[in-house]
Amino acid sequence: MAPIKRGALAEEIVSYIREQILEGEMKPGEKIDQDAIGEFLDVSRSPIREALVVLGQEGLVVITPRRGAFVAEISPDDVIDHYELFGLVSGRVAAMAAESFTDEQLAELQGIHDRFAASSNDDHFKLNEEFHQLVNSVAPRRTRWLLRNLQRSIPSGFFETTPDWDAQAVRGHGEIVEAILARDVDAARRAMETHLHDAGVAAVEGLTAKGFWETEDD
Amino acid sequence: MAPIKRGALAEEIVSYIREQILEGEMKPGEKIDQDAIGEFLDVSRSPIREALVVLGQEGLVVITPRRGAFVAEISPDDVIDHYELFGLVSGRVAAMAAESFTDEQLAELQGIHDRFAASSNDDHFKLNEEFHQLVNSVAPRRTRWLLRNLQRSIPSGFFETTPDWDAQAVRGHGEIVEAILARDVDAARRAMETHLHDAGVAAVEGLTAKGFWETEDD
DNA sequence: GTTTTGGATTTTGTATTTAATATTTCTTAC
DNA sequence: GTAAGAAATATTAAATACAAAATCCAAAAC
Repeated sequence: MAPIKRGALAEEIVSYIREQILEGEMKPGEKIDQDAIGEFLDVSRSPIREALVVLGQEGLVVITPRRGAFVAEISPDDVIDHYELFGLVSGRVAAMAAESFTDEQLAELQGIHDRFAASSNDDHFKLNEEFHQLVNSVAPRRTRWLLRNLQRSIPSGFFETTPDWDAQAVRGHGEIVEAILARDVDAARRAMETHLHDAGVAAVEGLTAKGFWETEDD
Repeated sequence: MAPIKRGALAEEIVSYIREQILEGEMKPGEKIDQDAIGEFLDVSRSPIREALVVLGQEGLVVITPRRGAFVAEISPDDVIDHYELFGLVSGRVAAMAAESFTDEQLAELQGIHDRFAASSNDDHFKLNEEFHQLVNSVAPRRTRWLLRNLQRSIPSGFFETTPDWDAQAVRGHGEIVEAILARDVDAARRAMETHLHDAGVAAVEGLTAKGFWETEDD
């Protein structure tokens, strides 16, 4: 691993292990060998331990005292459930946005969405982030914190793996924008909930395509 | 600190620091001195560090690389917001319970509530936990996990500090029980949301009574 | 008198070491 | 041949050691 700025090593390792898990390199139930990671990344076990604690809190890793850390057993139902929760909170925030967005924010939302709808694949991810970022900006602090946490412990970037997720996302965002512009609080919530429900289904598909659920049998 | 079973030291320290924060011993914004805690508890910095990472993920502590760990700046609005989120998720689960509880579960819920309503102060906490535990048992895995997390990073046990929280809680639970027994999905959700909203207000009162918001000025 | 700068001190982040527990393997008894 | 138990091995959790960065404090410049 390239020499990382001192003081953020643990975070770097978190990203590494998280990616390994979400990309299916480490299978659910598999034991996470601290020494192996340390040798591979050329770091000591101290930051690795801290990284595993973070991932444990995120729910991607299960730590059993004196036994070690294991990749969490995640089922399709867990992913669906997770997105459902994500949608529940996001829906609440979308409702807030429909109520409290200023005219400037409405215009900006429309602008982002227009670019999103017209964008090439490469910008999709960025514009998608901008879209949700703007909506979530009206949420109170703790809610924003929870949304960040819910987003982190999840596979993202399905624009590549799920074929027509692009079109579906554009449609979903469109309905959300429409509802917020109309200041229809309930419709905004429902549209956001639906959008994230769909995203959950897409996530399961994406993970399936990557062979995420296939168990290690050796 | 009494000698703790090896392998759970970090968790023990998490509890200790969390209590220190929620009891107002450590003030928001205050720096958390790792060496001081280590000396006081007679442990090395390794498990303390892991504890701080956990608390950082919970949002009770803010870790700044190379600067150290600080008690998070929590405002009354944050606590209200937190309980609102807690209520949002719990409400969803209450709705599930209203839909899917078996007759046995309904009877058990009624039983717990009856004992709760009649109980002395000492049992209130335990019966309150049993109540929510039973309702939450119908939630899918990830939702239960989130509820546990939301509950942990929050001050609990306001039965002592907020004078008539007892009565209010009994009333709140009563409405929830009624709605679930009637299998009224929407009423169950609303009742649970209201209950946790009230709990949030009580929490702020309790924290105020403890002088939680008073800043350290030395 | 205030601000800036440079070194001393403290404290963090990571590495290394030590001690304890879990796991595996091998032996022995049935 | 299988099962139980004991020794060997491996791996974790915690303690200690060390290096780098941040903070503190004092002296000097403005």
